[in-house]
Amino acid sequence: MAVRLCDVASLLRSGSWAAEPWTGQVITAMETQLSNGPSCTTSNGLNSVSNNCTSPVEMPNGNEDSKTNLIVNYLPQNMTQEELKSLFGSIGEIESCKLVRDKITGQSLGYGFVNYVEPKDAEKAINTLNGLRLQTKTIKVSYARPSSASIRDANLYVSGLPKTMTQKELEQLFSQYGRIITSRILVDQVTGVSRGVGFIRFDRRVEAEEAIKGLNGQKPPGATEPITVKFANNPSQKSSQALLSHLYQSPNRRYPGPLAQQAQRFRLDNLLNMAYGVKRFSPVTIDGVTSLAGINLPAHAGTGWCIFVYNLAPDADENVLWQMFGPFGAVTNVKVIRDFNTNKCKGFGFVTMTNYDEAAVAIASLNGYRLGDRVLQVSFKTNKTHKA
DNA sequence: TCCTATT
Repeated sequence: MAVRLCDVASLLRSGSWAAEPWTGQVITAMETQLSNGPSCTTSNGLNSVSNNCTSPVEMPNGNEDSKTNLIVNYLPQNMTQEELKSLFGSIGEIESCKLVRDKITGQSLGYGFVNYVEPKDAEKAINTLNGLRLQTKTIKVSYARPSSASIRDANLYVSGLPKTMTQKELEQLFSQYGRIITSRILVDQVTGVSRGVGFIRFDRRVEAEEAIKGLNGQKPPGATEPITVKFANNPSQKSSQALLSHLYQSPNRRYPGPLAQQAQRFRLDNLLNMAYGVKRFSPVTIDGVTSLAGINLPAHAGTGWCIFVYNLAPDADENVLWQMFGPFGAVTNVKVIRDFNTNKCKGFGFVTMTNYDEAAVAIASLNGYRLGDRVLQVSFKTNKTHKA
């Protein structure tokens, strides 16, 4: 089982995500896990221990498709689809490769799919790349289950666990309800002691439902307290919560003003429906924007505050602007500037917002925002005729 | 009281 360290290492050196300065060693270990190994503990991150107790080379449900199609989990946040393809392409010919990204923000969700032409290459990729350490992550490579609605929302959050309970014991407790895909017990970062909370992902949602019915409020054997078992939060919910709390803290709460009914409804729809996370990479504060605005005289045409959005992708459309700015308040107009001949976006656009405070928060939040593989520049549109 | 696994 020749692990092609040279191939992989050269790929890693050429990739931007391999050049993180804090990672002393890109490849710190490559523990290839074969089918019969009982010791399948994989560590991911500093404060948790995860277990992949399904052997990676074991076929899920004997589906023909899954002999070539792999799911790759725990990818570094900044790894691109091209880099994923490059890494897995070192094994054999790839039929298709997809890094899964948030539909709206374009951020990597940390997993992807690699479909090989030949089943033997898929197996080789599992044997070679499963357990590979990339930056702070230990990637997991396994056969993808056939895609189906029944396998979604099958992740459980478990709390109130005895601190002495091991992952194996946790799995033993839950395995009576179905096939466990992953399990995890969160541990204290410093002491490594269990925090009494964990996760169980089942193969199918119905199994998770049965586990809730059977175990929620029950005491595990030997335990003195009952455990809580519920569906885990999902990432999109978390994003909406971040948005909600962001809005809650935004200045427009203090000065509600006469917001149009339509604008409020639009904002609510967005909050409820969008899988959208506000990540503020921008060092610009609201005050920073305000002072900048003071210098550059933001354009206010009477109908609202005009915002300049720069570095949009060629295929950007109005929709993405509505989706980005809508949650921050009343948006009355958006426009993507396109080339007359090609109809492709020329890299910038404009958004008009009714209220100054909402516009300022939107700018502070979205300037420096990474949309796909681009970093946006967002500012009040300046009125050049009045500039020095 | 929350690790991120279904295109």
